[in-house]
Amino acid sequence: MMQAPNPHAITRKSLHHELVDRLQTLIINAELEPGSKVPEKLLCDQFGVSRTPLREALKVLASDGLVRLEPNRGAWVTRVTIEEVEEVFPVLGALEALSGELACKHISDDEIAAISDLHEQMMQSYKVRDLGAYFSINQKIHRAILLAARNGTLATSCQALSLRMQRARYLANMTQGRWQEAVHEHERILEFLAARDGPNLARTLMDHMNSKRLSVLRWLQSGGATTD
Amino acid sequence: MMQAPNPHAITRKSLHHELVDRLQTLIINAELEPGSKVPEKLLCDQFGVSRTPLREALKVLASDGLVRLEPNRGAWVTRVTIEEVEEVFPVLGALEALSGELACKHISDDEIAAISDLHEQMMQSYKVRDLGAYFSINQKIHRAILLAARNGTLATSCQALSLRMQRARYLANMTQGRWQEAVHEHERILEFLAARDGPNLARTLMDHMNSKRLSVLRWLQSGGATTD
DNA sequence: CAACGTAATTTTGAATTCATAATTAAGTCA
DNA sequence: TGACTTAATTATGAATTCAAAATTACGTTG
Repeated sequence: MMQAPNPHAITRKSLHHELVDRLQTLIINAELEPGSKVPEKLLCDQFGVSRTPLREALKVLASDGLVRLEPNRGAWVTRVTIEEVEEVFPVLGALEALSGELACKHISDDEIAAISDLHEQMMQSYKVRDLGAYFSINQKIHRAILLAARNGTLATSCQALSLRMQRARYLANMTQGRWQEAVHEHERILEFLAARDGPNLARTLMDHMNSKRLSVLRWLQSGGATTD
Repeated sequence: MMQAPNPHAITRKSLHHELVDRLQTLIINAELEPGSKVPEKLLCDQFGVSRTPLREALKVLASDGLVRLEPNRGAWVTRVTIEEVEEVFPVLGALEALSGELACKHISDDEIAAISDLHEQMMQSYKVRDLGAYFSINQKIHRAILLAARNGTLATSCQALSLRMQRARYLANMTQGRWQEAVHEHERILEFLAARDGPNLARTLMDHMNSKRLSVLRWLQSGGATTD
């Protein structure tokens, strides 16, 4: 037994940890559909593992809010609901604000230069309307600021909540107007970061998060969540 | 097999969920000593469960930072370190500040009355120097404000981080001076909450958390963590 | 045919088993 | 004796097994 012929089979390091990562990816990419049942057996086959480590991973994902465990009925992929968006974005706003404050205190010139560079790349992506690239660089910038804050707990908390908001491909819905607005907000973010102006960076990041909340809400309310 | 004669044996609901709760309690009460190895076998016997659900619970606790999993070497109870305190309290401060802001927006008169009542009880505990009762009511007040914020995500995040800071019995170290200061801070908290003054409540809660950080740090630096 | 009840099947939760890694104990030799 | 090997023991990670719950399939009756 064992030794699955499946090319996706996992071999290295702690199985359950690896599975948490993989399942997270499947969920945020909506390869596991929101609202659907987690196909335990299928995933075991695909990953070439037994149920034990997979179920361990599901318990962790449940505590992160990515799946919901129903007693004797298995695990279900959670949906991004309006209520959840209304809850998570304010929290993310407060955390990103703190992240901005701390980053201004600790960031090095090199890090500012690196973020500045990312910013330029992002602007290029905006000019050629490459939403995928834009979004990817955008995440890198936020991640870099979080890193500059020198607070691992803050980073972990932020990322966990961000993940929950990434489950949907709502970015496809971003209007030209909203995109332009987001770009403008990012200009200010870079400006305040370069000036190491903590309070203003904090406020801008919080506002930025609030804009995002509204954007996601619009998408949700216009039926964007109809994936099943 | 099964049917453990142990009176503490668990029978109801999802085993792993129950175990997460029980282990959390053991850890924050330091019945599982910080820095020590989690005695898997012993716990299985005590709870009358097999290793599978216990290990599932350990995975969840690890993702919450209460234990650390070392590959092929088992689970270890994490310690409260200076670095962790410096990281967690600022995050908690930001979250409690938000909690205060939101509570002022949503809290009902009845809830304010209930918190006011708790406050009076707490003052009584202070007068008679009953630190245990004081601490317990203190937690209830913070919990009540968190509840009034009407944001489950915020509440969950706060509680998870608070748990990590509760692992040690640092309250025993609270000086008379610090205690008086804390009481004074709580007077202001109640005042601003009753006035539904969000910004001031937010700032006061953040300051309160910062005071707590300093207090815990003093305890840690004076060797308070020497439990093994 | 539809609603109900019952048997077969599948899925789930948790205990058990098993291979392997880590630790401890025992033995060897300078 | 004490450092180093190697064997025995124990603990860990993960697969497997098993009982109970849930779901599905089937048949019965009105």
